[in-house]
Amino acid sequence: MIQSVQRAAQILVVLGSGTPRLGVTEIADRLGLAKPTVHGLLRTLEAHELVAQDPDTGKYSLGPGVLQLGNAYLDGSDLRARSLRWAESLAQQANEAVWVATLSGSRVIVLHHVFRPDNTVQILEVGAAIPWHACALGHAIVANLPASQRAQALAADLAPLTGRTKTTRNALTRALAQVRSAGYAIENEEATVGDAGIAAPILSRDDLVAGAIGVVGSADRLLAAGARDELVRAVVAAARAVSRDLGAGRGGVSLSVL
Amino acid sequence: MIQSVQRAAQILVVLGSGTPRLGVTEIADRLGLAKPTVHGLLRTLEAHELVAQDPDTGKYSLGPGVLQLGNAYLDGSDLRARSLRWAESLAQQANEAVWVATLSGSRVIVLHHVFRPDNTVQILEVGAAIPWHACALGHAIVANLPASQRAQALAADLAPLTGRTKTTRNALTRALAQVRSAGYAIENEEATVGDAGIAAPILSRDDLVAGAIGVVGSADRLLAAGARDELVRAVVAAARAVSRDLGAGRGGVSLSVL
DNA sequence: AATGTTGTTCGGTATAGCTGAATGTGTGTC
DNA sequence: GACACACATTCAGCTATACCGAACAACATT
Repeated sequence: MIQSVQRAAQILVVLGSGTPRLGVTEIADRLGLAKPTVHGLLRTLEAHELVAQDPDTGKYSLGPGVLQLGNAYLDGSDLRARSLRWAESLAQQANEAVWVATLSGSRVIVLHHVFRPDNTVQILEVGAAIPWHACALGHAIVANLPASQRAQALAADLAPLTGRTKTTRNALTRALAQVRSAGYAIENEEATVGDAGIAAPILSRDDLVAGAIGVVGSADRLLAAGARDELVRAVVAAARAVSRDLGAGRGGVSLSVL
Repeated sequence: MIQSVQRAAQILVVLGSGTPRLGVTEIADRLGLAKPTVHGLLRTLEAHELVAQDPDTGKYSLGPGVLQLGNAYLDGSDLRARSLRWAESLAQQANEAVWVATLSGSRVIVLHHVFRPDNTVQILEVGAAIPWHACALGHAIVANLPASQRAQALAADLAPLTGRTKTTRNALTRALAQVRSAGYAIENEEATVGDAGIAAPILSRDDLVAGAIGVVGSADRLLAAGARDELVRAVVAAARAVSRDLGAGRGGVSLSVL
């Protein structure tokens, strides 16, 4: 583990979490480093446009370079590329917003977002990070992880986002077993009050989970007696289609899910 | 300049340019470094999810962390936050796609993108990087840069994207002078065949140029005799509005542009 | 005007990371 | 099926590198 790179990455994370503009001293304090050390790292990151310094205040923030890299990541993502087509048709079919996501550490990050096909103004959530334990996408992914990685995910902090967020390891383990046997996950106001989600896992070659696809929207609509089962069917079908595109299903233990 | 961080940043750039998946050897060759050096850097970046290794092939690609950072950058961007509202109304008024961009090195990167308000399927271009010399947004920004930075921009490589891209320093210098005096920039099929752009600079406090806003779309529509002048007026008005929101116009040399 | 901040520069020192050679693993070829 | 190649990875020694404490300069506040 290369120390200076490690520290540079920590700086980027700190600048990306919450407060958008920080001074050298504050960053140094948060990371427990000497001021000149942080300064040198910042200057190097600045040269690559990964951070930018406000000429007036002297404070630092993330730079445009990280956005470019984020875009390049999306361009190179197989999962995203293969899901574009199916996400679009799922959104039409379900008449709901569709998200495609993958796991990063203990958070689920949104790779693709199709707006609900009404004409309301919606915020694009691509790049957003959501604690895995609070959303259907996260449950769908973690439930299908190899046991060791699943344990690791359960070891993360399980802070509640709403009053209904599952936060105990027991409740989550039970929910995951349920997700694994059913082949899909349902979340009801565990991430955002009023919103629910239905998601199913996407498998890649070797039948490892690569991510998940699902619908997100008003709990009233998604979980209504008539709509729920049909949405589940559509989501599972979309997940299977993307998995097939990625080359999954050629032998392996999880075939029954497909 | 901290060497290892510098090299780590170069690795990220290489992984973000073109080929999405590269092996250790190939990266080492491109950067002129020893294989184990690159390996160590990659392992460190991997620990922070900035790169990811394909478990099958062993090759490396950018990781989900960079997407999270890109999203955090957008969340913290004043320019973007202030332009959301005005971009939306400009798109309605012009009935064209609207882009807001800022300069990063010799490229313009798209911070916000409002789709053209017809119901066609469009690709979101947020995070896309375009050589500044090939688009109206770039001309609008560079024309209003301090002379030293403008010279630096003109020193970059000016590769043509279409047959109409301006590539000589003379032609560009002339175009920029024109943009500076007119207060807006027009580009006709210089970036993409069939597409044109109209853009105006956004100024921040101290009347430094912070970015640009403009419309992009079919050259036939944008440059039609009847439409052109009205679009220019709308774009310039939107740029002024955002500039005002950012606090520009309190004294300074560029007031006439406003 | 004085004092507390801030971001920045400098130079010595110890450590951290670079390099070359060697290992292990999988792939393509004869 | 055995070979050779290419690849990612590991190791150990040396050197260069990046860290830190202290001092500086600019600024805002009192």
